[in-house]
Amino acid sequence: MLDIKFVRENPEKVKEALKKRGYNIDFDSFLSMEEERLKLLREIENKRAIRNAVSQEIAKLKKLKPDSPELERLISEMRQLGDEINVLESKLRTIEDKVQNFLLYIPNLPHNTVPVGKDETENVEIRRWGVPPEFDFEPLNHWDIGEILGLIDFERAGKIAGSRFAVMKGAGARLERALINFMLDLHISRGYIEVFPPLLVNKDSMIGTGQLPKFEEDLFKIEEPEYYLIPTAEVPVTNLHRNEILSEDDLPIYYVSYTPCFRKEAGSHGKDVRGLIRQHQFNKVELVKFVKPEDSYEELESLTKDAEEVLQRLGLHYRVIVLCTGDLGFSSAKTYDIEVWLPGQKRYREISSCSNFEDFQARRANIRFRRREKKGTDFVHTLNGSGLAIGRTVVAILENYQQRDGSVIVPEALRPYMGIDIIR
RNA sequence: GGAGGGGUGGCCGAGUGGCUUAAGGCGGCGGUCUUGAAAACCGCUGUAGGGUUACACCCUACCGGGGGUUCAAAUCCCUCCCCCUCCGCCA
Repeated sequence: MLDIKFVRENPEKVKEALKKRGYNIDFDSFLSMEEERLKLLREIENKRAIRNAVSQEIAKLKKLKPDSPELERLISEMRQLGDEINVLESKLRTIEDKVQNFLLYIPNLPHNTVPVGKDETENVEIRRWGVPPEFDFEPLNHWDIGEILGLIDFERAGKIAGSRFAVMKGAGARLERALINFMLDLHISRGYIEVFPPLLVNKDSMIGTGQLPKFEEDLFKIEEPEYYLIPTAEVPVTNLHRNEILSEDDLPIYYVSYTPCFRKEAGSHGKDVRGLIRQHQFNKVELVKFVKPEDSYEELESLTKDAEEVLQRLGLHYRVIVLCTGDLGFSSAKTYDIEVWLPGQKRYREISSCSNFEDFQARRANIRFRRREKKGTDFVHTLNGSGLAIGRTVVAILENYQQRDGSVIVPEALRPYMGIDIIR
């Protein structure tokens, strides 16, 4: 959420920044609502001040002259004032809801280092690591490899659940588990604290990180009692500190969290229908940071490096791109995507997305900290990034390490976790 | 699922309708004392919004969340959430 005061005082700046994201938002009605809100607020506060003062007088009078007509008069006057206040208060509530709702639908402002562009075609490549593997045969798709080696069963997954689900079996299931443990161990050794959170969360948590109210159709929801399945560990882990005031000494906080993730993939019918790329349920190891505002861009760089290290240790070629303003996620101020090379598809595919949300989520979730020598509180900056998506890492390993005879070599870093050198 | 108890400031803990602008303690900050420290003593000690746009000052709100009664609510009523104890069930 944007700072209401900032929007109120700089509507043109906000409008310009959002235009870069492709949002054309009318601030006129917001500004007049906001003006009305402040007017009502002042009016109510003045009346309340009068009521408070007179109530004190009533108390005194009741003690000294309980029978005076003055007492009756004041009480009836205050009764009337109270009615007036009630009317104004309900007006205020209505307009506050409108203002609040308006702000909840406004995305974050892009950082000034983010390239301006209309969509994903204008994202900018930052760097590459490694080289694509060369094959003296035509490399297969991961779903073919997975089927041939008996690692993935899409057909039976369709029977027991539906499309966009997979059953992992044998070495496939083991590969999934090995990757989770490998990534967790790596990030823990870099100072991240492991968290295993609830996979169902309440509405306030979804609002806190920005999934709600705007993106309800992407989420699996449970009624009675009302819960949402997490689309990423970002949600429960960022909300760990919702409505908290941290101490400056607590920061920075680094968490790493393995969780299953659940997404409806509502808008992507017909996209990636085969294979593991786009599933309703997938595993992910997520990195989440809470930092001081002045450190957050440095922290974004190191977060991205931490995610990249996973690919480096696995020996997988990748590139890093910075998302342009038009492709930026709703809550993010700046995002790097890490794209791994997939020989089966002969293209790079997103395997990690690392974002700095600045104080956007912290405002929504009310996560603040107290500085040593300053009064009051500041909002923390929150960041997160995949480190990495497990399913897509499985895809990358199968496609990059496949052999002519159909077997798949296990990357060296993973062998202690797999217990075998080769999957055949 | 049944019965009972409870959620108060960074922490502990008083407070059942009006000198509570939330007692007292701990912690923290500043000061006196001291060669220095400790102890003792004194003072200060929240968040947010608004008016000023200066955290000087004034006002308002906040005692788990929301709503209500009343001139007046931490205190009474309704509702929801969470925690604890016992019983039942259960991985």
